[in-house]
Amino acid sequence: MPTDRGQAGPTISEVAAEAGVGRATAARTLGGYGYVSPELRARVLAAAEKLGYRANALARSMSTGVSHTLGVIVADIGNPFFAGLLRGVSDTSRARGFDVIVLSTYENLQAEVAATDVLIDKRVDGVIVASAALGRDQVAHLRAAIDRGIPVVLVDRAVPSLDLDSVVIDNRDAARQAVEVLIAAGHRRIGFVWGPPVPEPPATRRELLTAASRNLWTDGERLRGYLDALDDAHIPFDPQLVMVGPKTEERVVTEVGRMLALPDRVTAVFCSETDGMTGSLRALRRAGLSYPEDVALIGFDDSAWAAVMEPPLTMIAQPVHELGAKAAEVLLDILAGAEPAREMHTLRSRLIERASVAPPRTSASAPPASASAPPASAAAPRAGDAAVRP
Amino acid sequence: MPTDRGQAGPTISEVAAEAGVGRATAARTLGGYGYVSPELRARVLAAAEKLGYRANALARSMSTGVSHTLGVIVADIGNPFFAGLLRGVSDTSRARGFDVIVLSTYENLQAEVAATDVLIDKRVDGVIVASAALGRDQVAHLRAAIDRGIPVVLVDRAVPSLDLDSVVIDNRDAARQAVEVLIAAGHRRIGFVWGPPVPEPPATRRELLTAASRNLWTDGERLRGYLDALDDAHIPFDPQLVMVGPKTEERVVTEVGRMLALPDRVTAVFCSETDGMTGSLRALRRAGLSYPEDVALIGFDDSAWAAVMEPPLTMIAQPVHELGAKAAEVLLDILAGAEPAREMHTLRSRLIERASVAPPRTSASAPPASASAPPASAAAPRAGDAAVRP
DNA sequence: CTGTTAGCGCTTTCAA
DNA sequence: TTGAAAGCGCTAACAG
Repeated sequence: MPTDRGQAGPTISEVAAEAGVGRATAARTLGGYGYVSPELRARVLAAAEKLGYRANALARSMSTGVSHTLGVIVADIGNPFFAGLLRGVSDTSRARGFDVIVLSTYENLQAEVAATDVLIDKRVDGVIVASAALGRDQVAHLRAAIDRGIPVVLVDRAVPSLDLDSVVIDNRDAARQAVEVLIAAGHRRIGFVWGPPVPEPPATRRELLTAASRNLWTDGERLRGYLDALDDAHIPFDPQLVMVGPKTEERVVTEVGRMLALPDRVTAVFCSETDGMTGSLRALRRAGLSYPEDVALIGFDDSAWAAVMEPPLTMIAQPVHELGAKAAEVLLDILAGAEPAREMHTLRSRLIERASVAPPRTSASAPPASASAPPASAAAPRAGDAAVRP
Repeated sequence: MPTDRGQAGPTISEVAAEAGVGRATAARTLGGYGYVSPELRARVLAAAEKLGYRANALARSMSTGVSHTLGVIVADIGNPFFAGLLRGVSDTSRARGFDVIVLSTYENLQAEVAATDVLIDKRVDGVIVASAALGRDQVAHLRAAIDRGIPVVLVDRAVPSLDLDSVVIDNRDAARQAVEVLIAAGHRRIGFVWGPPVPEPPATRRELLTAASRNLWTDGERLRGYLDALDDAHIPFDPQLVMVGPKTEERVVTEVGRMLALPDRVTAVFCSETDGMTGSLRALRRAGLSYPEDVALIGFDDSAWAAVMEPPLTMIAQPVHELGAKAAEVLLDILAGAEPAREMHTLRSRLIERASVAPPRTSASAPPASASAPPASAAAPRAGDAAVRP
């Protein structure tokens, strides 16, 4: 019978034996710490090479108490936005010698709590969170990590009550800007494909805001931006024009369809989340309408597809890679001993104006050409080109 | 000075002390093994609860030798195909009590070798691989894992020389089918946006095949499918019509542009990889051409966007979730003691016919209406609908 | 500079 | 049934 330990790989003792040195000496050369004479060092290295030694990271973490591993919890890896974020995290972590464990919760609260536990159990050194369950009363799982001394950094999210570092864009401003473009083009009936899953559609502005306050900060900010733009233009708020979650594409189709069937139908739609745009497009088609003539369109989260649509879509682009990279940076700095700033790090987003916005058909309420003429049509002579404003 | 261990969380000894029992008793109840009397069990549980005990997974793995963790290496998490795969893996792993560590190599060989090492070091129980560097001479890193007794399962990949289980679709057949649809519509100049990064564009069919054989199996299969369809229809192979990697969108634009500028230009393009379609679309626009009238289009890997394009795109859809799920299943079964089948598990893909294929403009070579009339136009009265063939 | 020794937190015989 | 003790592979004092 062969060695009982199977082929689990040689240990440091075996390497030491092979090299004819003490365990500690082998450990020192292989672990890269302490002093070892060149000759012994060489012998150890040779032995390790020969045996195919690989350090057991588990054992190492056990004694040192650190794992050189970051945990990342995202709402949905299948969403390109989070995938991009992740790449940012991954790139800068790797550059600084850290591995990353990714957990996707697929928007499921239970999975989310479980994810935090997994990360705690595996003793990651720090956690980056971009998950879904971060409303007012759903932060216990993060507390658990924090209380154990595991630093947490939020990305694309903020939880004011938690006093953590978070890396975000100015969602409120980005949303306001998008809606302003719509308004400047002459729209007054502007649909809003929003996110949060609230039990029943809020009937008033106040109810909406309340719903927002118990849900994701990000969604709340975007709602406020939408409202800001409306207010500035003295356009009355109409609850019929905002869709609440759950945000499945099918539901978007239904809801936008509803807004399109209203007596005083929407002439523009602003999509607050990634999948909102494909859903809206489907709804348009189903209603036999086209953009930008019948309905103007702006959405969050640019993609390669948005640019090749005909006409190409005006979108808000977040600096996804930078968001992830910055989050990792902040976390790594804390792990390196820096005092947490516990603040919001705000990165710039860009509104990429392409060709999905035009004045409404019934251009009764066209704006005076003075102030803010629709730059999309002015600046984009060729389809596919785009005007960008930060 | 407080406890030096900081807030790393209570250990089993502390729980035992709190409960007034021996360490082993606490370990038995908390670890869920061995016999413990109900009363002591209750005391331990209470103490654990009170102290907020969480087992240290590292320590546990150290003693047991298993981590209940799967490692997954993918070429690029940002690619929706891999993201979908991952979700399949994740779902079935979780259901069977395993965590998963995801490593994305972003198509970088060095990162890939490093990824394998990370997983070995962290002592994962098994590995699922869907990475890029799996050509003929690039399997040493996988060998390393296998030699250590870590089971490996491939997904969307196969390496004949390695004799491993792998979960795939019939790429050759899928590609052939797509090209056949193009041919049936009357096309004979069919461009192929292919993948592998080969130093210089192969000038002959033989060179192409050779290039394929040193690269990813998946790409080789798709090339063969393309060639099969051409051969069956007695269409001569033209090396000018295939684009080799690196597969960046920008490059696709250039290459498809080149094929479009040929004296005898392509009238159809088949894209073998996810990003090929957006690149091709850009090239078309740049050339002032539209689909399906000027150029017919079929691509690999369906998405929400493909369905909302106008006209909607005919695409090959892989069962992404199932691929991932099956891979996890096979691996988990092996870990549970099953004998590895070491075979290819082939899942069905579907060609979703929408509206991006029409007969070529110069319909000189239109096929006899008998055999295979273009089903897309026949079966899809409304844009957005689709005919599916398995 | 090198080797001995004592843990890290858990599981797992083995007696009691 | 329960507790004491050894050990997983590594790091880190501490002598030598």
